[in-house]
Amino acid sequence: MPELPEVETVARTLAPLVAGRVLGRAELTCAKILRQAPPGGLAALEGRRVREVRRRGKMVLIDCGDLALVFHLKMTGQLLVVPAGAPRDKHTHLAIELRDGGGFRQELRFHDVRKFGFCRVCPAGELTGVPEIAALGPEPLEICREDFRALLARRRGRIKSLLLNQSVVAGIGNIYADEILFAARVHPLTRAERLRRAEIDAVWSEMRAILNRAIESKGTSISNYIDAEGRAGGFQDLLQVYGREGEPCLRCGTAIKRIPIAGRSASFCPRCQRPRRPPRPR
DNA sequence: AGTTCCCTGAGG
DNA sequence: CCTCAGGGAACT
Repeated sequence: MPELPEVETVARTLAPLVAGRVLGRAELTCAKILRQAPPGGLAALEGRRVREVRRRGKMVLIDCGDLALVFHLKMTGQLLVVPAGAPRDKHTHLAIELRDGGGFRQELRFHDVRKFGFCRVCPAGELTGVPEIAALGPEPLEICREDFRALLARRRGRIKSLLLNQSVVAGIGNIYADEILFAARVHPLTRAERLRRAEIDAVWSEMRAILNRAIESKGTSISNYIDAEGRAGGFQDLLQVYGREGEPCLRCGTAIKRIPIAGRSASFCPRCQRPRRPPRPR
């Protein structure tokens, strides 16, 4: 599932394939995917040159000067650059022609089995007004340690839910939240206000270490994740707890547990991530 | 803060 | 068959 490292990898692989190229005809084959379009519809994209591709949270932003494309891949979305003649399957919902003057035609395609993902085409100046972007918290790889301490100090609730909450910190999903808390040895249900400073610092530094390591590995390919060139990532081989329920903890051998939390699941080691013992009553 | 919904392929 | 997974919005 595309989380920060996967979306970062998609943006990085997409950038050299589309930057500088001019967009042509766009074909939309699933209306619900397009949440916003300019007054002229997708035809407004024709003739625009792609300036740059970047990531914010779990979203891919394609800057075309005065227009911007915003994609959210949710769980099964893919952004691919393929030869224009390559067969489209029933999950290809949007295709935009890429012109380059040469004879080799390509398309930027959005593909999404579950159709949870979306695209917005909006005036570049209104990017910060896009609701899904406006609500985002800071980037986990940009926030400094002191700001992260302050961020958690202002929040109540379970640490795992806070890491998953995009308005707290942007880009972390279930896989990396579990991996971060395991590395930091913090129980997922621990309330933020009860975390010791050393634990908050551990969450901050493991968050950076794991996200950076996952980006180096080009993301985690579970389900159908692939980058813009169609390549899978390698971080699934380095996962310590996610998806390992019942298997031995790689640190202590205890069976990994899985519990429901906030409509999701949390995998953790019950020994390495002991819940905080309540204060002793006197 | 928890529940429901969207959607579909995979796995039981 | 049936159930489940899961990001995030919308609801309660």
